This record gives sequence, C-alpha cells and structure tokens, in this order.
Amino acid sequence: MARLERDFYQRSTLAVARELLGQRLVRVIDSERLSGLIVEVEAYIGEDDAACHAARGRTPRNEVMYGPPGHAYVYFIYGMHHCLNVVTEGEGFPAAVLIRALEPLVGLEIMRCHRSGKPDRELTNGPAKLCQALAIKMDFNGVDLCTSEVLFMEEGRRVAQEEIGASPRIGIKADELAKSVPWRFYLQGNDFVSR
DNA sequence: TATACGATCACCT
DNA sequence: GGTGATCGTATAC
Repeated sequence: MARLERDFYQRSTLAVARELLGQRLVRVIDSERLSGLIVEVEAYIGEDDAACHAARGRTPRNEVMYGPPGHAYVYFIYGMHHCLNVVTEGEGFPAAVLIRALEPLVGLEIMRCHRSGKPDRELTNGPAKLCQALAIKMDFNGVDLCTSEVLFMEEGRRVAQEEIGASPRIGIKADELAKSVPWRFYLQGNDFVSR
C-alpha cells in the first residue's frame, strides 16, 4: 500500500522503467478505486533519443517531460487516443516511461464500461486502451503522482530479473538506432502484454 | 494559413 | 497482413 515517492522516479530512466514492472497504478474516480499491475513499459530518454517527443527540443507539448520527476506526461495521438507516461530523471532533463499495458486488478466493472464491454483480456493491454479504461485524458497532463489523490503508483508485487523481457520499442518511426535499442520491458508470459 | 503525420486501435481480408 | 478513423502539433509556405 506504500506509494512510490519522488526518489523512485528521480533516477536513470532505464532503472525506473524496469522497476515499474509489477508496481500498481491506481486511479480514483468518484471515490471508486481502479487499479492494475504494470506489465509493459517503454523508456524515452532525452533529446538524443530520436523517438523521444523531446528529440526536437522543448515545446509546449513536451514541456512536462522537462519538469520534475514523478509527474504524469499525457499526450493525445492519432486524433483519438491518449497515452500515459511517467516523468523520470532530474528536472531539466526530458525523459519518461510510457505505460504500455496493465493487468487489471480492481474496478474491472468500471473498466468494462469505459471499454464498451470488451473482453477482460483487452481492457488494458495497450497504451491507449489503459487510458480509456482508467479515464485518463489531457487534464491529467502534469499531475504529480507523488501527491495526487486521483492518480498515483503503489508498491505492487516483487518481480524477479528473470521475469523481465526486453525488446525494441513498438510503433515508432525514427532512425535505425532508435528503432533497435531494447528499451521496451515486459513481464514474460503475462496475458496482458500487448500484441 | 496550409499541410503532413503520429509512442494506436479496431475491423477487414 | 492491411487500412481508415480523426485531430493536435510541428513545420513549411
């Protein structure tokens, strides 16, 4: 039940990404608690990472990535989807971890509502799907996960290093280096990892 | 102002 | 495996 503190996020993005696996993402809607275990993430690290939204410098859109760690970076994409990231590293260095999939734990009925009755397996097995299931939209951009009462992280279950798989990131269009680095991490064999 | 496109999803063949 | 939906953002005129 312990909430993840600022120190957790204020570290190297790859360390935060790996250790977010198995932690619990909590969303509170009208005092109803929804939660899921994080089972898949991707790291986006700095202006030198061609796939990172900060690759072309600071803009109003990616502003939050440059801010203090432990805040939510939410963006709108493809004209209809939202994705949730957690800001990492020190203030001034733009980096974040994209939450790509959850294993639903609590509040499944509300998630099914938000996902128009999709099978449980498809409630939160993708970055835009989990935002839809948890009703996370642009108004959550910049929210501090260390103090918010409606969106935060709690300690989940312990994950062994052998459980963690790594692969190149999915869906990005960038140079060969960005497309090849294994900065996607997931729990091997988990039913809720995307595709 | 105008245009091209994206860290996706759902549905088609 | 392929494609349309749909619009904010970045970049170019």
